[in-house]
Amino acid sequence: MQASCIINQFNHFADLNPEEEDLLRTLERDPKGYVAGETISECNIEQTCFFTIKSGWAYAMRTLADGERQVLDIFLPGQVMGLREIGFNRSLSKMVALNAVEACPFPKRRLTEIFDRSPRLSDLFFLLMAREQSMLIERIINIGRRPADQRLAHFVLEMKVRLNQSENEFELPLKQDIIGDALGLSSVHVSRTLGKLREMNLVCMENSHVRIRDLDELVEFADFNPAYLESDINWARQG
Amino acid sequence: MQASCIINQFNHFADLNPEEEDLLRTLERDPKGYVAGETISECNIEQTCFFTIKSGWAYAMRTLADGERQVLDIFLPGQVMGLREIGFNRSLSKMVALNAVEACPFPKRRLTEIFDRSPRLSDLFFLLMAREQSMLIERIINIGRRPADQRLAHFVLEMKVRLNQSENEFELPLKQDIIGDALGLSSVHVSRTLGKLREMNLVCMENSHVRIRDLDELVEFADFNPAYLESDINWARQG
DNA sequence: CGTGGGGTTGATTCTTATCAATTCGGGTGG
DNA sequence: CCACCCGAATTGATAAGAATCAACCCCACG
Repeated sequence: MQASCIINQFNHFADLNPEEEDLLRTLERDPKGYVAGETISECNIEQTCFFTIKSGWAYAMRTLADGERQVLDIFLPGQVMGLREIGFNRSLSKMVALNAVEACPFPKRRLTEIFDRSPRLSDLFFLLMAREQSMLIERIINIGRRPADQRLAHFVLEMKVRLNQSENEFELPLKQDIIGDALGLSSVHVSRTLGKLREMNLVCMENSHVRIRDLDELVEFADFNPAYLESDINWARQG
Repeated sequence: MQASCIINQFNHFADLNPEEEDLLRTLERDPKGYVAGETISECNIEQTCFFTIKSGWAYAMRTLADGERQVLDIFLPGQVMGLREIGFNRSLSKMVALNAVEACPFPKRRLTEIFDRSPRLSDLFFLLMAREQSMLIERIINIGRRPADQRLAHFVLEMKVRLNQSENEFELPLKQDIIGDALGLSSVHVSRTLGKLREMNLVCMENSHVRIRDLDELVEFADFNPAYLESDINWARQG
């Protein structure tokens, strides 16, 4: 983990110049360690920081009045957590480490400083916001209109793309209850449905390991179109 | 509709100076009229414009492979439609007029021009993006974890706040099938559930007219907390 | 008067949740 | 090395919620 994680991540969307890289690096000082399950940031507090993830996975969640839980985001290394809370007094979600996490808090103000100094990074952050929105849109479609099996298939494929995985096998360190809470299903039903997908010879998920048996079939089955993950800064300044 | 709609809308989140107002006004030239049900922008095309809504309501939607529909957003006057598609080659959703709409297309590039000229408006657009994300998050929670009756109650309350309605009665020009497609329900079930809410003496919705019978009860029942709609630019530059 | 779109209602089926019991596997401590 | 324990996953039985299908009403509009 020598290289800056955030720069790696941002380089997917734009070619950064050294100055931009320096600005981004300022967001990644000050790493803090969290153990699996540890709360990184509480819900409904006056949070003045965002967090960059240097290593490990995390998620954002909300607990409802009746105790139900909804997982809102799953964050991977290089992502910035909390951006969407920029205009709010109190935090709207809780951030939790999924495994051992190194995260770097930085004050919200540092982001607007970057806006002032580099219009191109402004674009880029705007772009990231847009991409996150598109992922949320896709989740709404998934939860709102697809049955459990397609939902899970779609989720697996999204993860594959987000992890930049060309292989059909990869690690996915998510318990079934987290997956369920992300997709609006009970953990029991996740288990059953994964069993079904296994029998259909589409995906095999066991102890945090995913093996996609037939990618084309799975994509077809899930009605998955990766376009919503393929943003690019070049589209931002034309038209 | 003398006053600029977009400026009215933006003034909820920040106090604009005359120069900023001028910049925003450039987004609202060039109005085009659409009749109810007319498509404003297709899905999966190379769209180089965003749209500002001057009057009327519109929605964004996606159609799935099996013909199912999901309504993604409902846009009110003064909102900018399409922001989230900034980084994408092809449009990810379809925009449709709900009633008679005046919308002003403007090239994507004009937005980045604004970013270059006014860091404060950059902040503001970033803030709007964040607010939209928060609304999506809330919809995910709603769809993923709440039963139909709470879901509808929550939706009505969100609309009340977005419309800036202090009264407990207002117009809501949405057919039940649109509401259903927005909330992941069938139109039949929407009808039935609205009936139930009527019997419970919480809300009465008839031909596009909403009457909230008991606001406190309804808020309690829906587990509704309006915090996610209350963004403010002042929180953006501190911390 | 018809006609059609939107809304309501009932009957039935399907999907998913819930509750409960069982298994599996990895760690811990004796 | 084994017994135990715990969290996670699986499996079965049942119940609840929502979809679907079909009929019907209402009413605005030609």
